[in-house]
Amino acid sequence: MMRRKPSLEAAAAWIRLMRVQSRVLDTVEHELKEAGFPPLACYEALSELSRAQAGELRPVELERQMLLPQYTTSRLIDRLVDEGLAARRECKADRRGQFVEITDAGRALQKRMGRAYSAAIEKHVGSKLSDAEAAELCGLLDRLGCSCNEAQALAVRDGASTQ
Amino acid sequence: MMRRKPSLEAAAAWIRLMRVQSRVLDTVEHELKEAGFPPLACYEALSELSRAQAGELRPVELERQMLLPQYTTSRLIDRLVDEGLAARRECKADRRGQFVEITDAGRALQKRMGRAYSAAIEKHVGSKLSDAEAAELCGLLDRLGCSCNEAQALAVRDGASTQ
DNA sequence: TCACGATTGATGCAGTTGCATGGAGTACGG
DNA sequence: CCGTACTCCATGCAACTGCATCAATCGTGA
Repeated sequence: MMRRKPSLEAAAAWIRLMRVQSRVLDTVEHELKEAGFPPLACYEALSELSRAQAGELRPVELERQMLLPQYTTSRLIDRLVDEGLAARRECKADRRGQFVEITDAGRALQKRMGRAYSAAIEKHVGSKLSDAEAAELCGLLDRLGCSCNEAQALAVRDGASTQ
Repeated sequence: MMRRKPSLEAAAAWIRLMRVQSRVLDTVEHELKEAGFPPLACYEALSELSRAQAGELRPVELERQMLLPQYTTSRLIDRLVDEGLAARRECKADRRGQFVEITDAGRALQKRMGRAYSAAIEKHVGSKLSDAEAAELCGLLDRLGCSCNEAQALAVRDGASTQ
């Protein structure tokens, strides 16, 4: 008979994972919002685009990079376009598809957000853990997820990489 | 001048925290949903209620226990009531307020969900970490949150405590 | 070349969330 | 007793999410 009852340690880890993540995420999102920035998803998308060749990606690729459902990606792109941060371009090779290209305004915003985002992460994560502890946390979290290896170095690096 | 750039370790920890949490949560929620259960928030609320004196709480208390905004709690209660899992009762001592009382159906569901929930946690967390690792993860996460100490032992225990 | 299955992307709909506000009741100083 | 400030809870509205489905196009095997 299968073991149904998680150890107390596992239950405690679960609850903390849920609570701490949402608390930290809410805090960071709220801070960026206060500063007049759009949601994080927007930033992540802009980062993917600016990292890409020629600053453009197929929606499908964006979708895979960000691990988002198709409709979420589609609507995220809508918003980027509405706000002039990206533009849809036709894809001649495959008429079903399209390209999404980051605009100058998009690049500018991505950079500015990157700085604010980095600062927020440092404030709410970096400053609370030593590098060794952070690395250890990574290791433990990786054991839970079939995790994030697949996904690139991520967003934050861009904002941070400006020395 | 303040340090804006998080260490690579901190950035990596951040991204994993976000990704792993949402992945694990989605998985568990989806599993419970497949099994025909309502969302987790429902379960947590039922657990709070069944733990409380006489199986009833003021919405405000529920709100504080669950760390939810007031309007979320209000609507969560609506749903519980709609589904016959709880009932609103008047509060004679304070006419502004009310009591929310869990019903028999609510208690029954709470128990059944508890078992499924525990199994899911064991499957997606417990089985992937040793007790020592889980404890270590708790410790690290606690350093990030002004964390979950305040909130009771939590939900899961109930489902699990039935041997 | 055609038919069929798969891929790409959009969208209608219902349910949920955040935000701001409102209405009812309480507490308390004067 | 009254006025003011506060607490408790609900709700309108706009934005967002998940789900299912659709239209268009592609690619492949016969």
